[in-house]
Amino acid sequence: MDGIFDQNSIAATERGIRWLGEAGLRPTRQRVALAALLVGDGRNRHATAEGLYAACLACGERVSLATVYNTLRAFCEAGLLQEVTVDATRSYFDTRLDDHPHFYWEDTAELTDAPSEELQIARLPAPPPGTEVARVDVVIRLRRG
Amino acid sequence: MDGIFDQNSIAATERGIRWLGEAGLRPTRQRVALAALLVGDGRNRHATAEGLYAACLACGERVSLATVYNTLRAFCEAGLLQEVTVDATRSYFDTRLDDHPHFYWEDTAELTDAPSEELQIARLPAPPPGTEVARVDVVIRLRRG
DNA sequence: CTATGTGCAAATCTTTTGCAGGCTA
DNA sequence: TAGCCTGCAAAAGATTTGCACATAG
Repeated sequence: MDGIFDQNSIAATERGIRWLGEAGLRPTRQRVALAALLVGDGRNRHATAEGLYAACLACGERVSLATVYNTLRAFCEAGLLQEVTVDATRSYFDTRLDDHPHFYWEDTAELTDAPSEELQIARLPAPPPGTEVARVDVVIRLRRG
Repeated sequence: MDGIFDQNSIAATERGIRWLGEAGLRPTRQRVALAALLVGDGRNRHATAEGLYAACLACGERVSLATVYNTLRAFCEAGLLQEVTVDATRSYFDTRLDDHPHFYWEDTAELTDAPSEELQIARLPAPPPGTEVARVDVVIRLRRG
């Protein structure tokens, strides 16, 4: 399970459609359903393909797992999502697009945002000549104390 | 390719055997071969299973890919290696055990150490109640400029 | 000798792809 | 209508597992 997904309300659906529109993606039934689950309540989400697929079925929407994968990939390419890699066995897709730190809960394999104002990097290794920094991933791995 | 692996010299082999001994692992032929490739020259290595397997065959050692996987996993459990996750399609195993930053070269899918003295984290988000920080992964993703 | 490793092939799991049919603009 | 989407099943990779045989201590 990936957290509590919002019910597929009218408001959530509209928000999803608007979100797709911003990226110039056609609002097909499946895309709208997935978009509503991802951004319907305006909160950030860290979804896995499998989890989103389950949530979609639970809402009574008919989608194939392959389409969920293809759609998530399409959303990434359109700049609507960001892929975060923390676990070799699973990809996470983040609705928040800026460079920010994550908490990774090792026991539940859950990924959540860490408060970015609490992260201050005073100095960062300089990128080697001929390269530039594309992104800095900071993952704080948590263990139950 | 995962970098230049040291020739399977006597010195490298001995270093490998010592390394296994430290962790109380039996020095079987395959393990010694892999250990020599990993720590034979004393430098840090970021190996993938596939790459290590290829290097092993190139040295004329007979090993199966499954054994490489199982052995890398065993080395991790014994505390000889650390798994680093930066790419969802591949696992990297690092011979350096302390918490340090990495450069990830997006174009070649290569992983290298970033100079840890150049990373200064002034402030880190506090772990939520009931949890403690297991590790902080910092991955600087590089793009060819 | 006995517990641990190893090899191989087959199984598993996540993700991608090919292609025929469906639906949006 | 034309082209982009979707569904399904099959393919593709990476990694793990089961089991018989080999080997270190």
